[in-house]
Amino acid sequence: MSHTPGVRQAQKRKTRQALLDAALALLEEQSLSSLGLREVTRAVGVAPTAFYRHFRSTADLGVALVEEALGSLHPMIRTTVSPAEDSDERIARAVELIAGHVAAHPAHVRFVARERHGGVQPVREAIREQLARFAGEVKDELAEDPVSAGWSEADLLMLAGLYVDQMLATASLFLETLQAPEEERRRAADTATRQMRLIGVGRRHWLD
Amino acid sequence: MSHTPGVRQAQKRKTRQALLDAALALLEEQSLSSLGLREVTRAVGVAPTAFYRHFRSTADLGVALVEEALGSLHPMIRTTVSPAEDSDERIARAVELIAGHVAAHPAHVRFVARERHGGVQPVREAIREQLARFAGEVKDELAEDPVSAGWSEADLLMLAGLYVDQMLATASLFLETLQAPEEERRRAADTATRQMRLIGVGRRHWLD
DNA sequence: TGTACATCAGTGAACGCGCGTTCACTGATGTAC
DNA sequence: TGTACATCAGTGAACGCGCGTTCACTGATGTAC
Repeated sequence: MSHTPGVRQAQKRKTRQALLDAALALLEEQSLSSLGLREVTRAVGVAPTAFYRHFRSTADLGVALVEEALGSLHPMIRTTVSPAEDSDERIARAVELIAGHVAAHPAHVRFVARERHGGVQPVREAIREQLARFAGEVKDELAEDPVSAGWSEADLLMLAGLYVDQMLATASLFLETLQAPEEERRRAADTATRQMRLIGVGRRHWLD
Repeated sequence: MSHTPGVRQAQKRKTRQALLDAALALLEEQSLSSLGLREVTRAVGVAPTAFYRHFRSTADLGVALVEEALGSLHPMIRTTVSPAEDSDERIARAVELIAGHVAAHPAHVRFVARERHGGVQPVREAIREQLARFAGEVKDELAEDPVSAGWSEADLLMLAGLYVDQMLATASLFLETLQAPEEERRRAADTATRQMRLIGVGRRHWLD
């Protein structure tokens, strides 16, 4: 066993992940710009200096968290926006998918919502880039839809941006109602569904 | 002059405002949760202990900033959303009004966008309340419009929420492009205008 | 108007504390032969 | 397979620093008579 390569590397990855996890947990109740390196290492149980083996700074860690929170979401986008026979059904599917994601990864969603306009420039920039990628992907998916015949590139991107913002707003709304009674959560989902539908109605009549 | 009452009170108000102004300036580059009381008093030129004569904590100061940033905005909302003969003209007016406000009070807009999902609970709550008030006011204004005939209260509020979110998103977009070349700012305004129009189209065909 | 007392915004020293960062180190893991 | 050396993730002491909060204070402003 002593000559198996990668043991050291695996341990390093494990510590790095522990730092990311601890930071994400601490960020439930504060912003990245007030997160201390020592807080994070204390939560993990390593010396403060160990932090520097993995990240230059908490801002650097924040950029890694953006990748973790949004990087793996791109495949999901495609299926969410992809055309379906019934438009209302597609919307219901999308809203459920968002609700499920928020319930499964509340800390990641909170982090993105919080730091999107937060006080740490490189993190804001990383989120901006990921959201721009999402918008591009949504645009490509919208373009496939027959409803988009005759639409300009600019208008497709305009609508894609509206959808991405609306999805984020919906995720943020669901986050706030995570602990709320069933009744309130149902109402939130209902409102989000209708808002998506209204945008969809606008879309279908855009070229009238 | 020595017996004119209110001199002390006026001076106190002046110091309080100086603290608010200094804090707002410091918050351009960080979040409220990392803003230090000593930073603020240093910027103003008073002793750290003077802070406590005006605010319990930086969170308390943050709540005061919310009032300052959003409290005076309610009259503006009414005129922005109020019905007009030509819908496109009303939207153009609203977008210009937002652009003007962002240019005139960039720090306030940044503060609200940043702390809406920020790490300080009482401030988030204060912003949430103000935005809910806006949504209510927008709803009342929408209800006046003949286009809203046959709409349920819930749908009016759903649409009002969509408008408020969209206005905030637009303000935030304009903030990012404040320093950008004219060309980019024009494109941002154009996108925002079309997004508002698309929502307006959805609104007019909602009951089809 | 003048005097004696009360109020209170702002002061300045002091405190204990946790911060980010440096440095030389240790010892398990990895590599060359 | 065994040995000698290199690498490097994590350590622990030390540093100077700024933090939030306390406290008794000062002196201009305000009030009562």
